[in-house]
Amino acid sequence: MRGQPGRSVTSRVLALLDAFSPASPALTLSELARRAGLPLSTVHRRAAELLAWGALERGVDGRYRIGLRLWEVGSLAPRGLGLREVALPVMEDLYEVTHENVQLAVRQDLELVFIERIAGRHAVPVLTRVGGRFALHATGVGLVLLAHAPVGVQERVLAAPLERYTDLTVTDPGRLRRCLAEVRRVGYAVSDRQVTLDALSVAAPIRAPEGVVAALSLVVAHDRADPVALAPLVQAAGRVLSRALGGAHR
Amino acid sequence: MRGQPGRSVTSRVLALLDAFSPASPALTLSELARRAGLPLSTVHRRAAELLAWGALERGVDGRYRIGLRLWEVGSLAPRGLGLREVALPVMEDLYEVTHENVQLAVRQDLELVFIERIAGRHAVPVLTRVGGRFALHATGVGLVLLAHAPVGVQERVLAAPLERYTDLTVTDPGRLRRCLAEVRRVGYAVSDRQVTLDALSVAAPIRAPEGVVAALSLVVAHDRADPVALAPLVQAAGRVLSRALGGAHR
DNA sequence: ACGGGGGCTTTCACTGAGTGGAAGCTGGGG
DNA sequence: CCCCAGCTTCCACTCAGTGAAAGCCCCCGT
Repeated sequence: MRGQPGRSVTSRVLALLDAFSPASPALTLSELARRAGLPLSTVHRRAAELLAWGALERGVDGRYRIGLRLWEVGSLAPRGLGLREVALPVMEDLYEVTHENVQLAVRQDLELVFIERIAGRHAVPVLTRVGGRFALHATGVGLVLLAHAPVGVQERVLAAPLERYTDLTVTDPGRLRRCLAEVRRVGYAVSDRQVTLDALSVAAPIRAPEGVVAALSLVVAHDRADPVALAPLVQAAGRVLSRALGGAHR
Repeated sequence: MRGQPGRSVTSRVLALLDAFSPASPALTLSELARRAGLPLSTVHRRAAELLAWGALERGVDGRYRIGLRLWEVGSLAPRGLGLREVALPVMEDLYEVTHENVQLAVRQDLELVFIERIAGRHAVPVLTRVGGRFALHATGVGLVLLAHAPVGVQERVLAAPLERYTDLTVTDPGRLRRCLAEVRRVGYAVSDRQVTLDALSVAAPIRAPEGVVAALSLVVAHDRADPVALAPLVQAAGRVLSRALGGAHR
């Protein structure tokens, strides 16, 4: 084989999947090639094979999209649909009691991924999307996940510049470090207007035998928020789920 | 390369993903190799690469599972999460009005795939799973999807033996053909105890510019069911979604 | 402590699946 | 009618991938 030796076929195929994103879920062959950094003919051949299997689909406009078969396989991810199936009833309970936004997220590397969300039609609008990513250092769920992440992960997050979303976003590594210690101590996290100036979130950990695997939060309008009152609710829900996952209480 | 010439690397990678199923979402390396029909060393190498990217994950038990990264990419499928995002509010309305099970499905080849489900805690238990498959000829959603599928697909389904789930399952191709014509004529489908003896479902099509792309249904206990009363509800919900997808009314 | 076995990991020399430049093909806009 | 951008096909070269076999590890029974 010629160009770019050292790059495996598998990595090229995965690069094609990487080319898709929430912002651009439909790509032409050329866009796909450009984003994946591969020659057109290579992409053409690999895409044809993914198409045949159902990993990609092609619309009437000729653009490639992620295919249903890949969605099906993805739905077998324990930390994806698996977690959602367990958590949804509890999240619905939490919604019924509060009528506020309920969010479920897990950590993937140095970011969080939203697994499920119940958005009350009358609750504060939140800009999160199921399947979407976000930084760990600003949201309630993020703080919980970061506080219980391996030290190596924490250090890597603290070492990188912490993006500022509002004036209240914690961007100082030292302060964030103290924040995380506090989250571990009290067993829940509060993010007060650290993402948007109208929202406050309260989050609690969900434990499995191997440790904290997910976080659950309520996102409410900051001016009608009472974190101290909400925390026990979210924590209780987290404990119910921890028990369901075998992550013992305590 | 040696063994099994004619098999592409990509097809081997996809065979690994195919090895996972709702019934066995966690596999050892050997199981993976056996199911994919590939030598152990080949699987070991390919799986390592999928692991590094996040398409697979490995639990404390050493078993491979579908990774979150694949779930993320899968969530970009327009017919998966995309459709769900649009449909969920309408499905919730339907649930609020009826407090019965609401199901959303699309066709994938000769089967249907459930995209979303709202299962009332007090509604009839249904055995469907989000991400799960089912035959087209028995359920309400299946009949709708089949009735509006390309003729080639219909013929292939009709040509194969139609599995019988209950005494009321339509297994005669001729009768099924008349059934489908009726579904197209009246604009909705009723499956009365054709899957289980306690349930009845009423389904309506969801149209996009390219035709019927999904189906929506209510599943109720057969003895408290009035299909004629439910049909307009489901059809109305279907039409709301069709309009949202640009699939004009009529 | 010891031996056996099942499962995972690594090695190595061979080879055909994959490559990408270039040439052909579309289709739609001016 | 021609041009251009994007897609598809072709072809000779070559390195990524292959799989049998050997090595390793850990658990279980004795």
